[in-house]
Amino acid sequence: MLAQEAVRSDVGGGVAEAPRRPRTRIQREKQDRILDAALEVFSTHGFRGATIDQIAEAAGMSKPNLLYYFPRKEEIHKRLIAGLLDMWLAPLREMDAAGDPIPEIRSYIRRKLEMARDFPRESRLFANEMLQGAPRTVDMLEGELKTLVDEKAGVIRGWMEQGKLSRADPYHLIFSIWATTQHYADFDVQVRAVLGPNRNGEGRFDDAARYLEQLFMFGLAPSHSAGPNFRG
Amino acid sequence: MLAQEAVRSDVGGGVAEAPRRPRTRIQREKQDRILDAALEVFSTHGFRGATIDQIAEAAGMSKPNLLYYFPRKEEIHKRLIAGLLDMWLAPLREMDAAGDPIPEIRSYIRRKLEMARDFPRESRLFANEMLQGAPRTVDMLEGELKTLVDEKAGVIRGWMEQGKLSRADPYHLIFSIWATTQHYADFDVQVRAVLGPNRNGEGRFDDAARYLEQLFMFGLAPSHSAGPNFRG
DNA sequence: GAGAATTTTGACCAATTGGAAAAACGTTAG
DNA sequence: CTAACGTTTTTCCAATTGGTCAAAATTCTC
Repeated sequence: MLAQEAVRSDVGGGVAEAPRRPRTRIQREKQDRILDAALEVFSTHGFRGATIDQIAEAAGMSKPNLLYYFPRKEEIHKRLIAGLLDMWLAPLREMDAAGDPIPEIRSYIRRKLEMARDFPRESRLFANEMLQGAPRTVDMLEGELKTLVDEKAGVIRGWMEQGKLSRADPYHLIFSIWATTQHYADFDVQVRAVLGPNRNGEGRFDDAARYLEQLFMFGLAPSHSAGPNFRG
Repeated sequence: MLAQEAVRSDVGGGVAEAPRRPRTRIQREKQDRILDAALEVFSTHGFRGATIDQIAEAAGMSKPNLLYYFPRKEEIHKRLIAGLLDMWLAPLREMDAAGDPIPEIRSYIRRKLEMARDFPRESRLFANEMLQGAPRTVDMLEGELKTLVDEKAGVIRGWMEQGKLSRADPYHLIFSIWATTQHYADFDVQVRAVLGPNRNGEGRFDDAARYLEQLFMFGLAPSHSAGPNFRG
């Protein structure tokens, strides 16, 4: 039992200490399998709707065995969210104030859309957490996330003041990029249903990319005098 | 028990028959209270994560009493979804092929954004259902919804062919309107967290409205020659 | 106000859930 | 080999869950 105690605090990550990487090869393997299975289950059922049994089955192990690696359900979820946010914000982090605004934004959109295509479960996990009021995530939102967005919104505003970009609220610009790209992961069923079986290959992401490029480039490019149809 | 039987099939809506409006005043009242409470709970926890006890408590009645009006949990959810889709699609239904494209789309966006502001729970309920793969909704998506969207996409394409609108994929145009507007309901926590306590009044919806108007009007207005920054 | 119909309650149930304990099993260093 | 350690399984538990049922309380109709 001492062994268990020792392992648990190492494996699961103590309450106070940062979650350490697992030591042995087998620990890393199992933990990864659990996290992958949990991502699957949490992302489709949300935290409350997901059961440990489901996760254990998806990971191909027994419930107590799973609980040996993550002593509580919440621990798994926390680890997923923590790992997620990092990768999720990477594209925004890479937006470079020194770069050209239009290509920077264009490539930000493209990368976000690629993430929606390649990591839909991560997107859904995050969406689920937001829908539920982010009970286990508010801190990160108001800390890490807000800090980063504030910074990048400043960058965008700078571009606008230099006349390199049409003037618009930078925060809502970022929101609209999040919304339009993540939509293809979060509302995948709906998108598929509407597009029907014909247009349904992975080609829908290419169509989306083309459309979003047009929307945002014309919506944001400078040098268009206020058109005949826009009364701001 | 005969009485109960009779009431149940009337109140809950039989399997085969369309759900009838409740007869007595008291039935209507209670059912509405239940549906309202259920909307609250389902929209934040999803179907699996919501419990009848929670709903009953939110509705201010005992669980068996609630089950007297809706014999199963799924029945409540079904009713909510069914009622929802109608109101949810109303703005799109009103988009008039005979009208002027730009104002039509502009007012579609405005109305959708108002719905996100005034009915966030409905938006979240729907989002939750989509995230979970729409197990109880696919039929409607592939039926009612697809039909309507196909029709309106046709209308939009018509406008584009008449040169009244910039050429773009009408389906993805509709998706992007859904995504950007519903985002303010579904990701409300995130939006609030990022905007911070200062900019946090209901004014954020006005900002969003202004921003989205600009984005979509410039992104879609005709008559702009392909700008210097867009290589399609 | 009596009688019927409707509504509400309290007690109960079987299944599921998150989790604990400890014994059994493997693995590996000495 | 064997003792120590790490891993897995079996068994178990209390709480929660969706739902039933009959009796009690209330409301409605005449």
